[in-house]
Amino acid sequence: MVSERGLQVLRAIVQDYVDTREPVGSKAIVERHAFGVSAATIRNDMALLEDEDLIVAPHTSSGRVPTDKGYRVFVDHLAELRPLSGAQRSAITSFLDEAGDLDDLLARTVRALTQLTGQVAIVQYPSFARANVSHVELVALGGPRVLVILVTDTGRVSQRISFVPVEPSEADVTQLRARVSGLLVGRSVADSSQQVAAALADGPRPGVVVDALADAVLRVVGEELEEFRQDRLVMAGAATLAKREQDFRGSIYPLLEAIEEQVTLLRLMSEMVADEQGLSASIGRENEPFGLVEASVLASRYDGSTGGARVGLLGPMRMDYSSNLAAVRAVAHYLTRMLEDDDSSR
Amino acid sequence: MVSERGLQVLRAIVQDYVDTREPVGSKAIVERHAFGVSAATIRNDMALLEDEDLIVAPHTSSGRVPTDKGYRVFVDHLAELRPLSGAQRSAITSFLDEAGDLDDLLARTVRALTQLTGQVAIVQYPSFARANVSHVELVALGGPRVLVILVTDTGRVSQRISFVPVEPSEADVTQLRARVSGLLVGRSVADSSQQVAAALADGPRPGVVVDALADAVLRVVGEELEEFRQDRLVMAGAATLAKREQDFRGSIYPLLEAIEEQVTLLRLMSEMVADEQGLSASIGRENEPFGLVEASVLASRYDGSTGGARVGLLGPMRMDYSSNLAAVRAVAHYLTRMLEDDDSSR
DNA sequence: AATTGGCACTCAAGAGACGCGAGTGCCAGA
DNA sequence: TCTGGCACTCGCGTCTCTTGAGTGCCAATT
Repeated sequence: MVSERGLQVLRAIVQDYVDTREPVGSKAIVERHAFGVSAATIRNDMALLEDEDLIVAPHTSSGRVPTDKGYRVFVDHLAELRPLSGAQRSAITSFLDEAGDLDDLLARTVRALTQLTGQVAIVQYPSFARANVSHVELVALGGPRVLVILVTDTGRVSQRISFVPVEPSEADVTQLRARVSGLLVGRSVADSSQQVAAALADGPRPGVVVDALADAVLRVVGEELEEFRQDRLVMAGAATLAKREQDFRGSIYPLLEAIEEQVTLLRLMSEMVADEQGLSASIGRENEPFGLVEASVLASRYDGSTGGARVGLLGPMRMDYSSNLAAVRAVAHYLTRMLEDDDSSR
Repeated sequence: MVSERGLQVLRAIVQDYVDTREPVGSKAIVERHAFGVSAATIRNDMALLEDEDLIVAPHTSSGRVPTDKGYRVFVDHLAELRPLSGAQRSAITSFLDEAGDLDDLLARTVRALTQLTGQVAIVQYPSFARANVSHVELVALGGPRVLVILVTDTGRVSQRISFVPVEPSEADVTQLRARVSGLLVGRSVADSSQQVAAALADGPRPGVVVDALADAVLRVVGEELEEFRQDRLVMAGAATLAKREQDFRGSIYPLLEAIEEQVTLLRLMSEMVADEQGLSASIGRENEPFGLVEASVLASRYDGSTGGARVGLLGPMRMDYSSNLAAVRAVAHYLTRMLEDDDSSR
C-alpha cells in the first residue's frame, strides 16, 4: 500500500513534529527534507498514510500529526538510534564508576538516564528469583524484639524486626540462627520461601516456648523473602513532567499517580515484549489498560551475573525515540557491564 | 488601624476565596455572611485592609484576594481549627493501629494525611540525635565484603557493606565486633560519630592487616552514622498537585522538584517556628528562599519517647487552613500516641 | 463619627465579525 | 507517475462592542 517514499515521508513527519510540536504540512516537508519531488506528490503520499491510519489531521486543513500506529511503525522500522556523543558516554561511565553498593549504583543509573533524556527514568531492581540466600543473621535487640537480616549473593540486604512472644536467651538465638541458616543458605529465594512455608506448616507445639519463638521469627523471614521476590523500582525525574504538560492532553495526573503507585509501571514493564536487542517500547494507546494513553514507555533489559531486570523511560508519546532509545540502550549496556564486571563486590 | 469588623471581613474573604477560587467582592460578602451592614461599609473596611497589604485586587475593578500577609493574619488570629469528624478520627486510628514497624507506621501516617487533606503529606523521620546505638553487628559475607549493621534504641536499623582490603578471618570479625561495640553501644548517635572520628584519626599502622581491616570498617560505620543523623522524609500525594495546577501560577515544577530533592523541604521544615501548640505554617513568599513562593507548608511536631520530628503538608497558598491545620494536628497527635504508647515495640 | 444610598467610572471577559494564511483535495496535463 | 494550478476549508489572531461586576467617592442620614 504505502510506498517506500511514503515511509520516508512518515519518518519526516515524526521527526519534524517531535521537533516543532506543530502539525507538519506538505510544504514544510519539501523544504526541510531533500525529497526530489513536489509538494503535491508528498500530499498524495500523505493521503495514503492517512488511509493507513499512520497520520491524522487535527483539523480539516492543517498539517498532519503521527498516530500511535505511526509512531509504532517509526520505532519498529524507521528509527535509527542516534548514538550518544563521546562526552555523554564518558559522563555515564565516570558517574557509574563511582558507585558504591547496589542501591547506589541503581540510584546513579536512574539519575544519569533522566539527565540524559530529560524524561522520567525508571530502573527495576534485579530480579531475585535466581538469587541465592547467602547469609541469615539474627540479633536479639533486648525485650521481645529480634532483628532478622537476610543477604543474597546479589548483594541485596534487607532487615526486619520480629516481635517474639518471649524474650529469647542468647542460646535460643544461636540455636535458631543455625536452624534458619541451615534451612535457607545456599538456596534460591524461591526455594527458601517454600522451605519456610513447609517449616511453618506444622505449627508450634503448644506450650513449647522455643517453638513459639521459631514460629514468630520464621513468619518474619517468610514476609521478608516475599518482599525480595516482589520487584521494586527506582525512579527519578518526575518533575520534568511539569515542563511537558502540554504534551499530555490536559493532565499529568495519571502519570504522577503511576509513578507514586509503582505497581502499574511494574506490570506495564513486565508485559512489554522486547526485540532481539532487548529493547522494547509501548506507545500511546497501547498503554490503555494502565491508564497512560498519552504516554510512551521505552525499556531495555539489563543483566547481571545473578539476574537482570529492566531499565526504562516514561515520557510523552511525542518524544524523540531515536535519542531516547539509544540512551536507554547505552545505559542498560553500562549497567550490565558494571554488574558483570565486578559482581563479587555487590 | 483595622477594626474588629475589618478582621471579620478578612476572614470572610479568605474563606470565600478558598471556597470559590474567585476574587470576592463587597456584595458577595454581605450576601454570604451576616454582617449587619451595607456593602458600602464593607467596601470601606476593604480599603483599609488593602492599605494594610492584607488583601489585593487583581484588576482595578474586581473583588479582592488575600495576600500572603492576609493568610498569615488569618492563620495566626482568625482561623479556628475545624475539628475532624468522628468517622475521620476512627479511620485514622484504625489505620494506624494496624501498623507494624516504624517504617510502616510512618508510611501509613503519610497516606492517612494525604487522604484526609488531598494535599501532599510529609513525615520526617524521628530525629536520631537523641537516639542511642543499641547494637552493632558485623557479618563476613565472604570475599572482601563485610556487612555492617547498626541498630538504635528507637528501632531504626541500617546496613551497609564495607569492602575491606583482605578477607577477614572469623576471629578478626569477632574481635572487631567487640571493639566497635565497645566504642558505640550505649552512646548517642552524635557521640558515636565523634568516637569513630577519633578512632580513625590515628590511621592504621602501616602493614598491620588487622588495622587496615578495622579502618575500612570504621569508615563505613562513620558513613552510616552520618546518614543516621541526616534526616529523612516520607511523602505521599504528589499526584494531587496535578489537580491543583491552576493554583500555582503556571507551573508545579518547583513543587515537584522540591519533593524529589527532599533537602529543600527538610531545610524549610526545620526552620519553621512553632506556636505553643507545636503547630507552624509557612505561607507563600515566606518560602521565597526555597523557591516555593506559591505554596504553603503546614507542620506540627510529634514526639516519641526517644525523639520526635515533624509531620506536615505541602499545598497551594490558597488552601483550607482551618481543616488542614486541624488534620495535621490530629495526625501528629495520634502519631505521638503510637510512638509513646508501646514504644518498646518499635 | 460611622453608615448608607447613589453614581460615575473601570476593566476583564465574552460574543461577534473579519481577514489572513497555511494547508488540503482534486484535476488536467506533462 | 508526477506536477502545477486552483478552489476551498478552517483555525487563529485582531478588532470592536457590549455587558456586568465591582470599585471609589461623596453627600446625606443616623
